Amino acid sequence: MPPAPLIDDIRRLVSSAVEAARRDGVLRLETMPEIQVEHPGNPEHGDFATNLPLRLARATRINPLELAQTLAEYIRKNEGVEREAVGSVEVAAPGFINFRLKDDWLQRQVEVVRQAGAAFGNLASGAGAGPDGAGAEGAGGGRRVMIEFVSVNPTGPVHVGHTRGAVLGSALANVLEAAGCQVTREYYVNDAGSQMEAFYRSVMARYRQSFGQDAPMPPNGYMGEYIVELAQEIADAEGERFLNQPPGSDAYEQAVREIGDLSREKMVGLIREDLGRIGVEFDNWFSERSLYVGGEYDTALGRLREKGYLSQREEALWFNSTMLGDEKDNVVVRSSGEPTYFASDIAYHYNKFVGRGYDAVVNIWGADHQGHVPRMKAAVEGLDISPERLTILIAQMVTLKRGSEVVRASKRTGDFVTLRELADEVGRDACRYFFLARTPSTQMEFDLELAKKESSENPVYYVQYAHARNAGILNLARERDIDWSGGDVSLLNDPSELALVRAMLRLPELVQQMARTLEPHHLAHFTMELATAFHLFYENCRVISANPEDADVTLARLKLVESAQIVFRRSLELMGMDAPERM
RNA sequence: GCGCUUGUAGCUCAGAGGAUAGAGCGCUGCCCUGCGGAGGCAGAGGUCGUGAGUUCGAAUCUCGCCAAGCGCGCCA
Repeated sequence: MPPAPLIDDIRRLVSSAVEAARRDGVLRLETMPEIQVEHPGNPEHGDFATNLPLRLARATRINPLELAQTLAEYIRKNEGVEREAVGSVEVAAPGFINFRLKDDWLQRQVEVVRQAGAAFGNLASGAGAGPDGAGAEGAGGGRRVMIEFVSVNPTGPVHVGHTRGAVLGSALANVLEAAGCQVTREYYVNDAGSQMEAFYRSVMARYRQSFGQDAPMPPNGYMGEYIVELAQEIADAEGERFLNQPPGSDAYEQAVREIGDLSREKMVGLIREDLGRIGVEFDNWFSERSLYVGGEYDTALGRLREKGYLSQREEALWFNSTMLGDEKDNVVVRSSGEPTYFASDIAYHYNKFVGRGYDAVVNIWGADHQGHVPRMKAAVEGLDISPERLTILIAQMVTLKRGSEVVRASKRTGDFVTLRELADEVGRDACRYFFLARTPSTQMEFDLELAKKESSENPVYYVQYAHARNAGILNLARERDIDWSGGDVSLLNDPSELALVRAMLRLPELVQQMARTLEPHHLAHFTMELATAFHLFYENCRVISANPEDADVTLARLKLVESAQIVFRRSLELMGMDAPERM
């Protein structure tokens, strides 16, 4: 069983001290306060600290310093398992309680990490894992969470802006799995609607043009060069069989359908392939059209109608989202009788929660969809599903630059930088790291020149180099037939050795935090800190020593290096990055 | 105009109401007789957009103002 986050033990220590103080009548409290435990920035303040006495001072009218003394005394008396990691418990003005970990306990964690192996960082399922507010408690097997992301219309390739959401979603899925959730990664294929219609007709026009016909592009046509290539491929494979139907005839419309199906399949295939280049994969590709075939569209809208959320106005059918707090109502069925994209989305979310029974759903949308969050939440609520169970993350815009020139991303003109180009230029790992190192809620600037120029000085290489160094040491030890399995970890007394262990032990806590807040970007910063701790250890502590007197220390340090490698691999894996043995 | 997001070092960005605000890049100066120098150490560089408020305590919470991006279709 991999170790649980240490910070939970510290919280338990504090809360049982509060309980004991209440039992003894020292502390008079109606309710148990929220206990905040943090990592002090200043190492002099120990490994963990709580400000609880300060927070309680007002309610209890006890001087916070005195309260801290009292609680610290209870904590010192605690003899439970959660106390075993903690050495000193000290009080600091104006009312903090500081905890310091025992050296020998830290040393023993090297063995704990080695035993946990690839499972290090995983959390027990059902232990409050997963997004906040997602309602259902995981019954034994962990909560079932769907994360739906990318979901680019298959009218063109994935570009840089989408890539940000792709990286975010795949890393988040990894994190949620580590936290004990059952995760489904899903891509929603918008294979219905007017955008697809324009796409189909664009391919048809290019197809006819490839045979020299003077076929006009449709009014909202897709002008990108990739459409020409796609049409050419179809022309090569299918020949002239779509060529001779007069426009407007039934046969022509049938040809558009068929050529549309072919080109959509090709496009989805390309999207899948491009995403695969940066390690983004899906468990399920969900078809929008299937919602209409399977009857879920009718069921979902029927449910809204029963509850009085739908009304017919100006020839169209409206969802009265203002009844549920939205700013304006939204059309679900046009006066033409065609359902809107929003109608599909309602049915889709009915399918996610009711049809497939997910406990929690995370959607990752681009900034251009942020205006749709309130109506989606309202729709879910209207379906009698707690809106808490739906989290919509907005990945903000990526503005592209080449040098100082801004590149506008527009599918219509075909003027955009694709995921493929990006991956070819900067590589999978740098691409992932670059996007992961930033919170998705801020707009970011992506300078392609800079990304290329920086690639050898990129933080990603700092982290991967640390791992490669690490692997180099272990490989050398194996070459020399050194067996370190009997190493004595109590010899690891150098401050840089203990600092490395401390850094390693942050991972479980980080996984827990990231799963709750759905913020995987902390991983990037964590790996930097881990790498810094490792490089410092490397600088200060010779691992494989030629001096026979150091033989025992060598074995102990090899154990430390081995456990550090486990943590490097695990965190790089969560980020979807490679952990290279050499560079 | 209204809504969402954002303003932190020269640049790109981290910072679960706490103690002296951090990292990478860039800049200055040091450190290899040995496991990979894609490394380590030290330094310069900040009125955390701005003005109020809440609090024992604010980069963090609330409000105003300024600035930027996005959104506000019977498009998706």
